[in-house]
Amino acid sequence: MPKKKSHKEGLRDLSAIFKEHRLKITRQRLEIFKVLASMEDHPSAEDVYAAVKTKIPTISFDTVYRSLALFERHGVLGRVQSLDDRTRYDPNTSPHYHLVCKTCKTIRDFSWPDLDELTAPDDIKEWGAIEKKYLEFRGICRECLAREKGP
Amino acid sequence: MPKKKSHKEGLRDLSAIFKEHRLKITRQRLEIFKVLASMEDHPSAEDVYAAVKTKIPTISFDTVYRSLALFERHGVLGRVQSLDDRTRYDPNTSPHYHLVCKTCKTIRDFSWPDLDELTAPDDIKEWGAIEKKYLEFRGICRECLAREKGP
DNA sequence: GTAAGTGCAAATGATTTGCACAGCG
DNA sequence: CGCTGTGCAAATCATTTGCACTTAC
Repeated sequence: MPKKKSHKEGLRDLSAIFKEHRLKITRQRLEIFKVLASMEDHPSAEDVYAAVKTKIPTISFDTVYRSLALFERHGVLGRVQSLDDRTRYDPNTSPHYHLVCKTCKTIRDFSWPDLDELTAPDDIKEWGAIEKKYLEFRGICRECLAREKGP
Repeated sequence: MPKKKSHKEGLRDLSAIFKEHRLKITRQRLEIFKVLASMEDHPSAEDVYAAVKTKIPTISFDTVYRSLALFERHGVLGRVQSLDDRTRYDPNTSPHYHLVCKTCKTIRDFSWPDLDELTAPDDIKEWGAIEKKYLEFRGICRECLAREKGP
């Protein structure tokens, strides 16, 4: 059985993570985080809402938004800007890059050690203090390419 | 030989560019494009609107939006997603990367030949067809750093 | 002349916020 | 118990759209 990504481990110690960041533990927050971590792709707030609603039917959309914003503020989640203008959330907090399909809007992670090691140009240093590097490739994924060729 | 279009050059032959793409030449479009090309930073639709309004006081916001979208569709302009959720436009169509200040939200261009030449990991090829590479560094620019230290 | 561009105002759609009640610590 | 989190509905804010008039070609 192929093992899931490492952020699944975080799932086990979910309340530990919450405590560490001094976040109140609520059923909604736990479910939202669980759903996020279990989704392979990078879900939008709407996707998360839909998934959590099956567990907590009374949950509201804005609790989802508030929780996601909270998680992001505490560095428990990342945020990805997608092509369709909905924000996507990323439970994978280790450094990685993205492959974005402009047809189906899916976002896949990939790693690129050569880029990790590449030293940035000198003139960047005088710009200011760099904190994070974002890279994405945009194109069309295999599935969408196939779909375009044969109807 | 295919001519390289720096945006300054484009500015000179503005109506030529429009004709080439079979876009009707209107006063609004000309002004919008001129304003874009003259702005050092990457302006938002609002910035463009404000600047063009000094030249054509009767121009409407949606003409600006429509023109920017048109230009983008024809590859005359690029689009940058900014940290404050307003779209920024980029008259520089040659390949380059961005430095984004998370405090003042400015976006500066830079080039990185080593990255241009770096070959992407093999497993990306099986994902699909890559069309474009986006990279940005986020951090705090020199000016904002100084402002934070001593007010 | 005619199809496309413009200005206006009203619509959209993702995200946010004020408020009263509910639940965590 | 106090204070934060939640749910609801209404508010925001950038961007888009329908329509009647104007303009480029």
